[in-house]
Formats: sequence, C-alpha cells, structure tokens
Amino acid sequence: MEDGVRWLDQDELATWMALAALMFKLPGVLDYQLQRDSGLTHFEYLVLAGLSESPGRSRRMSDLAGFANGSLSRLSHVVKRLEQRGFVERRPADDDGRITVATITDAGYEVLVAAAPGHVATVREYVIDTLTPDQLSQLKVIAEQVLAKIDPSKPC
Amino acid sequence: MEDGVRWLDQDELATWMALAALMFKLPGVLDYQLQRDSGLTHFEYLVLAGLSESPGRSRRMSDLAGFANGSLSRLSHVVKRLEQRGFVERRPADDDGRITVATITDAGYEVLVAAAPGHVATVREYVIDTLTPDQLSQLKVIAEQVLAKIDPSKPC
DNA sequence: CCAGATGACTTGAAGCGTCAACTAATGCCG
DNA sequence: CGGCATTAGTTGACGCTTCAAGTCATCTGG
Repeated sequence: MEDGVRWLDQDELATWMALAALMFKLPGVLDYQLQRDSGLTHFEYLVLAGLSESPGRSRRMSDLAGFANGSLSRLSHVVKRLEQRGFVERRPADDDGRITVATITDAGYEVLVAAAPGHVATVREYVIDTLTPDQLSQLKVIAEQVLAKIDPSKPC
Repeated sequence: MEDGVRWLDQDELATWMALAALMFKLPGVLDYQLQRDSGLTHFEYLVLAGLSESPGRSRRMSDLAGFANGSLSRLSHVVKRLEQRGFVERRPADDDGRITVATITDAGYEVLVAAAPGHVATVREYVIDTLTPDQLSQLKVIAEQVLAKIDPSKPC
C-alpha cells in the first residue's frame, strides 16, 4: 500500500465514518416513522409534498423526480402505486404529449396533511433540535458544498 | 394547519432539504464508483473493510453488522453472497455455537486492497477535499450529535 | 437437570429500486 | 414535408433489503 494514494488521516476517517453512519441510519429513522404512522415512505412523502406545494397541485414527472432526488424510473413506479392507492392522478400535458403531469388528489392531500406533523416532529427531534443555530448554518453550507460537487447544476 | 406543530422556518427547511438531498445522493455516488471499478457495493466494501482490520481478519456477525450500519439479516444475506464469491468464510465460534464468525479470505483481501484507493479517492473528491479543515471538524461534531440521538449507544 | 426463555443468527417471501430496453411525441434539418 | 435524432416517460426483469418466521445453542429458575 505504499503507492501514491492519499489515505485519510485519523480525523478525516472519523468524520467520514460518522457521516457515512448518518447516511445509512437517518433514512431508516425517517422511513420507519412515516411508514408506521402514515403508511408512506419518505420518498412517497416527498412526492406528495412536492405536488402539494406546486401550482395547481401538479407537476411534471421529471421535475418531481428532481425535487424528490430520485430517478425518473423510480418516480414512475412510485407514482403508479400512489395512483393505484388513489393519492395522485396522471395525464399527458396538453401542449406536449411526451410530458406527464401528476396531480395530487384530495385523498392524497389528506394523507399528506395527516403525515406532516409527525414527520416534521421527527426531523426536529433527530436533526434540527439536536443542533445549535450555528451548527445548522454550518450544516447548510457543508451540505450544499458537497451537493454542488455531486450535481453541478440544481441550486435548490 | 393552525395546530400546535412547530413547523420548520425557511432556514431550517433549507438546511433539512440540503441534508436530505445529501442523504439520497451520496450513497448513489459511492455505490456507483465501487460497483463500476470493483464490483462491490458500499455495504460489501464496509463488510470486507471491517473484517480486514479486525484481529485474525475475523469478526462475529452482529459486530460486523453494527460496524457496517446494517441489520443482522441484511448482513447475513450479503455475507452469504460474499462467501459464494469466495471473499469470506463463515464458521461457528468454538466457545459459543450460536455465534458465527466471518473471516475474509485472501481473495477477498485482494479485492478490498484493489478497491480501496478508488473508494478513498471518491470520498476525498466529494466530501473531504470539498470542505475546509474547519468544516470537517464541524461536520464531525454535527454528525456525531445526530447519531447519538438516533442510537444512544455506540460511541464509534 | 430439564423446560422454557433468551440470544445469535438464517431463511423465504414480498416489495422496492435500478438498469436496460422500449414506446411515443416532438424537434430539427435538408 | 419527411425522416432521424432527441426528449419524456413507462415497463419488466433482476437483485437487494426488509420483515416475519424459523432454527439451533445457551442460559436460568425451579
């Protein structure tokens, strides 16, 4: 192992392991709470949330995929299931037949509204309220810098 | 929505969205690189790494699961596949027949050693070298605080 | 000393995500 | 205009994770 690789020193490694552990565990915590209390995955929640806050409670698929940080394929599968459950509807856009517009139904909106408080409470409990305001702004900058490296577009 | 819920203010929400996006995308980046260059998932890499740095290149399953941040069930499936590929071996512990001890083989070690430089380079590229030393220590504290909230045990 | 409880995994089925292939609509360029 | 490339989304198969159930081994109280 004596080649030109810049290995991580102890601090870097510790930081990385902590971040990696976070990446693995936080999704589980969020999914668990949402699933248990509302029958939604975090991704499904984001999809419904993304629709609910859009004009006309509608949004085209690729947009929504970007918002929810997932692939178009994944979104397509998820929206199909949400449609079967009666939480969203799909139809092609009037002006461009390639585009599919998803709309959240009243039923979907109700589920979302019912799920939101518990979800926000969980986010607060595990992240927001665990950190000081200073740490929150540090975290924001850090996360955005790393994100910018991963995905040079998308300012958020 | 005028109940007693403490919603997130704009800054809190932006921070959370950035962290959430990070949680979704970083695993993908790591998995992609490892898969492409070494045929390993990040989880498999962690399993092999966890074994390689343990005394006797061996470790009991539950230990390893904790180290790799996964469930025991998940680990069991993964180790079975790694065993079929010839990268690890399993046998019951001498003193307690309930315990399974996994050991990394020479072949597994070679794969790990071959994978490590590329993986470390990726971690550097997207995380470590993107942040200042100050940010790194901030991040370490932040991640550890959140982790402590999620999993009150496990000091790391 | 043995019967039930607990601990440490393993297994199988079900569901979700990814990848590659496919369909359909639109844009572009000669 | 007409054909080919591009864009947007869908689909199916496969692999992986989770969840619940099952298997042994070990402890423990009577």
